[in-house]
Amino acid sequence: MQQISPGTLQGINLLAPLNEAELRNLEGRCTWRRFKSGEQVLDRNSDSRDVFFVAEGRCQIVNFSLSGREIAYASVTAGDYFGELAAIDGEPRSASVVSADKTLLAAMTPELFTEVLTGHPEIALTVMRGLARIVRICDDRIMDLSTLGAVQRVYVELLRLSKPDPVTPGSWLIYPMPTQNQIASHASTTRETVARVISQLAQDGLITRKGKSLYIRERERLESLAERLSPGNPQAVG
Amino acid sequence: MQQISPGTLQGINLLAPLNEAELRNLEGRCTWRRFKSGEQVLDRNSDSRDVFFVAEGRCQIVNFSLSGREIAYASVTAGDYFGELAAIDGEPRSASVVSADKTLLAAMTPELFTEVLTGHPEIALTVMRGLARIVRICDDRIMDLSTLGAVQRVYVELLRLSKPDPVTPGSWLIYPMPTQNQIASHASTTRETVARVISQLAQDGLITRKGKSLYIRERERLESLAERLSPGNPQAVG
DNA sequence: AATGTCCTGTGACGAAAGTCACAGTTCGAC
DNA sequence: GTCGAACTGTGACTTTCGTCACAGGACATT
Repeated sequence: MQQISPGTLQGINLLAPLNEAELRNLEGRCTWRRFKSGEQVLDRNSDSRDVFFVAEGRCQIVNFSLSGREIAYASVTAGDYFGELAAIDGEPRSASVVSADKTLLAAMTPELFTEVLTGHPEIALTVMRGLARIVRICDDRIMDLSTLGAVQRVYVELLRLSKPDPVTPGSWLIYPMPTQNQIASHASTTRETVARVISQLAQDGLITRKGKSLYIRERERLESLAERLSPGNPQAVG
Repeated sequence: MQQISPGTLQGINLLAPLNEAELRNLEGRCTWRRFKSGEQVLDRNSDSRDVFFVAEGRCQIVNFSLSGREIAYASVTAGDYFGELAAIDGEPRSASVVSADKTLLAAMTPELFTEVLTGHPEIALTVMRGLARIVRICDDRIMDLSTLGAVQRVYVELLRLSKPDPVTPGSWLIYPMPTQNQIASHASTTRETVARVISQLAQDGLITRKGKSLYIRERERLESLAERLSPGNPQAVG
C-alpha cells in the first residue's frame, strides 16, 4: 500500500464534533490512498478492519454473486465513511467496495477508531444512528424483494432516485439518470427488465426522458403502481 | 397498558455488566407486560420508542405485505432485547412484533435506555456490535434474495436451522422442525414450494423426517446444492 | 469522418415458481 | 376414541421474468 501525503478530514460529517487540532492529529495517523474510477478498494471477506473516510470522490458498496451479477448496497460520497462494521465487530468484510470516481480515502485502524469512539461519545452515538439507518434501509429492501415483483421494484427504485425538480417545483426528476445496469443492480433484476419498464412508463406518459434527465410526470400514479395491488391471499403464521 | 408487578432483568445478556442494585433499580423503572402466544406486541409504524427486554418466552420480529404475506426477520428469546432502533434514532417502528409463546416483557423508555448507554459505555458497545451483526445478516439475506432461486433459499434456510446432533456427533438435525409456513416466511417463498423441496430432498435421501426432527443426512451435498451452480453471465457495472 | 466501446430497445423463448384446488395426516381438546 | 383445526403433499395451470440474440444509438478518440 503506497503511502501518500495526508489530505484533510475537514469535510467528514462524522468527525464534525472534533476541533482543528484533533482533526490534524487524526489526519496524520490515517493512511491515505488515491483510487482511479473503477478500482477495487476493498474485497469481501478480506481481513482488513480499517474504517475509511471519503475525502474526495465516490464509492459503491457492492457484492457479486457467483454468477457475476452485481448487487449494489449503497453509494458513499465525500464526507461519508464506510467499513465500520468490521472495525466494530472484528468480523471479515461483508461487502466489496469499488471507487466510482477519482477518490481520496483515509484509512483509520480499528484501534484508532475505537479510541475516537470512546473519547467522543457523541460520535459513537452518531455511528449508532448510522447503523440503525442502515438496518432500516435493509429491512425495507428485504420487504421489497420478498413481496414485490421485478417490475415494481424498478418503480420503487425510480421513485427513490427522484428528487424535486429545482426548476419546476412540484415536479420530480432523476438527474443524472444512472445506467440501466446500475438501476438493475439496485432493484435486483436485469438490465432488460429495466429497459422494458422504462419504455412502458414513457409510452404511458408517466415519465419523459430528455438527455441525462428523466422527468416523473405523474408521481402519484407511479407510487400506486409500485404498491402490490394484485390479489394474493392473507396467510398468517404462528 | 395494564401495569403488572416487576419481574427480573437478571437473565438479560445485554445488562449482564450491571450489578444487583442497578438491575433492581432498572426493574422498577420498566413497564412490565405479559403476552399470550400469538399476541401483537408492537405494530410497525406505531410511535412508541421503548426498548423491550424478553424476560420469559419468545417473540417473532415480522412484517406483513399488503397482500398479507408474512416476512420473518428474526426471533428473540428470553435474555434478548428488541426495539432498540426506534430508541436510538427516534424514527417509527420498522417492523411488527408478535409473541410466539407466553411472554414476559420489560419495556424501557428511550430516555432510560440512553441513560444506561451513556452510563455504561461497554453496554453501548455491545448494542453497536448487535447492530453490526443485524446489518451483516440483512446483507446476506439481500444477497440470497437477489441471487438465489426460491428452491435454493429453502436449502439455505434448512442449513441455517440445522444444529449439530447432540446424540450422534458429526450428524446434523433440525429440532423442533418449524412449520412449512414459518420456513416459507423466512425464505420468502410459499408453503407449497417448501413442501415440494423437502419432499424431493427426502426422496433423494439427503434428509429424513422423524416426528419433530429433521435429520440432515448429507450436509455437504445440501450445501453444494444451495450455491448457484447455474451459468449466468458476468455483467459488471461502473 | 471513421472507428470502437458502451449503452439502450425489443422480440422470442423457456424455466421457475406462484396460485388454486383438494386430499391426506397429525395432533390436541374434549 | 372422535372431532375439528391446523398442517402437509401434490397435481395442473399460469404468470413472470430471466436469457439470448441482435439491431440501433450515443459518444469519445484518433
